[in-house]
Amino acid sequence: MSSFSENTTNQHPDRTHTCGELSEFHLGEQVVLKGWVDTRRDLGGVIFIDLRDRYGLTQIVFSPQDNPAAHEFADRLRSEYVISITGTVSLRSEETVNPILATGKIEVRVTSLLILAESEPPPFSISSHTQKAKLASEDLRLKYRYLDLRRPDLRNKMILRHQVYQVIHRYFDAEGFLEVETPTLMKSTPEGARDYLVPSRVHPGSFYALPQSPQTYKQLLMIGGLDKYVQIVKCFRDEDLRADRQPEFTQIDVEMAFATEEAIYSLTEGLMAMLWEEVLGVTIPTPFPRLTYQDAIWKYGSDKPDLRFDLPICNLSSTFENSGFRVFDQALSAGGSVLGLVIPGFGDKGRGYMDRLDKTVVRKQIGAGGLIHVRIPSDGTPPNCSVKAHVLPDEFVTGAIQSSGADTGDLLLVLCGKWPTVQEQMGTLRLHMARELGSIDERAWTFAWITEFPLLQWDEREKRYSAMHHPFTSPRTEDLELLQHDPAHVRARAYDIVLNGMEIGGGSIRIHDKNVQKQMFDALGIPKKESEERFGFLLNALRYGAPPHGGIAMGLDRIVMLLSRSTSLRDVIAFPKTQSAQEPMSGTPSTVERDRLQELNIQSIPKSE
RNA sequence: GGUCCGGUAGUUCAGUUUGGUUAGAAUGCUGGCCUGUCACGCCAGAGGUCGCGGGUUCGAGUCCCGUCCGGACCGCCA
Repeated sequence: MSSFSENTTNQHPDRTHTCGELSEFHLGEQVVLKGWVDTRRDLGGVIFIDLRDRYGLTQIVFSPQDNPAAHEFADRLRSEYVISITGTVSLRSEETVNPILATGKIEVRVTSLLILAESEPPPFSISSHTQKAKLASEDLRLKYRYLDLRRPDLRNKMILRHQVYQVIHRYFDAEGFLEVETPTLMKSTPEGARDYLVPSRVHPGSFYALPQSPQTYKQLLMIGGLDKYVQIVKCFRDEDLRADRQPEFTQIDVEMAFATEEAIYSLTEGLMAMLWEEVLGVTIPTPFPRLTYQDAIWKYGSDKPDLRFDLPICNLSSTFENSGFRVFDQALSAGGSVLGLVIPGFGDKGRGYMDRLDKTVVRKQIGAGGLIHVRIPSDGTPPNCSVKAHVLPDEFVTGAIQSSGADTGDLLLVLCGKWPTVQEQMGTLRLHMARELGSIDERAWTFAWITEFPLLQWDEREKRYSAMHHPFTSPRTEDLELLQHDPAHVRARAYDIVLNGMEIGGGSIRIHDKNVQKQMFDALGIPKKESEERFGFLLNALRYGAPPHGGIAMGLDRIVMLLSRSTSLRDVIAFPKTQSAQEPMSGTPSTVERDRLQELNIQSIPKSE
């Protein structure tokens, strides 16, 4: 075999090892490694290369003593060249051991080098040694995603994601679940998020929709007697993006016949425990604590409360009744609330701090009307309320301090407004203050179930009720009679699973009685004809012995994001989309030929203005 | 649809507050030297549509208007 050459033939020796596995146990062995040039240290007489593949880094050495021709040829090597080398594993002298590298005790002395592919200088540094602070912009890295994927950081997240898939398959198989695929081209349902539509060539003017979730299909699988269903499935929602929202995302979709809430809870808890155990080696306590929707909103101002810290919201509505302060009186007489939040140790904050908090945080970021605060100095001097005593008498301020439990040296923040807006605003403020206090334990894993969601919510724009979860969610039996005359107070058999303040899944026990399903459509204001047209197949199915059933859908991307401590979904998806739903590498979406539109019987109308 | 932040060598950034000579640094790149480095080191060199368009001005990276791209958030997301 020639000791050095260009890649002129189809032949190159088989890889014997990866760049992550060689150690002192392989001393003296002749090995073949393949990989990318990570870094090159050319000392003139001797050349060191860190060779990189999926498994790690190995230092390889080109020295004239081992093979003069290979050493001379190695002069050509540059970053990201793909090479194949043959060499001998040798021990490094004690003072040249690299303790940072898994393979740092050894190096491979190269006797033969083959360049499999050259590389232009990459547009950004992708070396394993690149510091986080010097990372190229995400924009650029997305454009060259295949280069970004070579970085250990991103690659390890893909590996972690793979591990998550494997645990899911094993767990549900052991629990007796069947993996069933549901259609990707399905019927559009106007309820809920905007659909991605696919025009039908065969049926001019008709469209398929990509699934927002396989909801109806998995219910039909239960009616079909498959008993336990699971699928790792892509879902699509044409809504604006966030750090934790992509237009296409992956759900762990689960449905069980004869399920109760308790069955779903323990099944889900078992999966989470296994994931955390096998992926992170962390034991998480089960069962998870439960919180009703009402309690979550009132105490934490969110239906996905971050429970890694306490900092509860207190209701000061009764304390401030008839206070004479117009802002409070107006809010209360309109059926709203006055809420307080105690920030321990912030009672000595200055005027400037309070002004900034009010202006930039409360008004600008949170969008609340304005912040009222009471500072209780730590030196024992009287409390200092931002509303003067002739407008809000002292007795009410004292009362608020007492009922909120604020102490000397604390700061009491007060917001007022209508339900649930003010609760949610206070919830955002709670999160902000927790970050300022530094009271969020970044290493904690705090799971919780949120239960007893309302079945319906009033849609101000449409002037009708809409389903909070989806139209197939079962009301609680004891609330069923309210559906006619007090729909807002009907509680659903719906639940969300929350981790560290992020919703990672949600589900419900479904309606399996066709009369209840019809009542539900009535409550949603969907005319009989329309419900027949849209969901007739489901209503039909409910006529033929539908078992009680229920399930859950978990956001796989979000779970992987949390497991890998990423701050964006984009970091755990191989080819994600940007905030404007584009994919910068391939330039998706793009226009198509006029012919192809014609074939589909559709026309593109230019956007006006 | 809205609010806010950003866009300057290949890359990461400074320079914009207060307009003024030839737009800097680090890193990468190219060439040279170097036999134990490990983000090697030393010397030299090349490298710029200051996102784009318009305006104000004697003069714009800097001020104004518009626009595009990226990001965070609000609306939206059953």
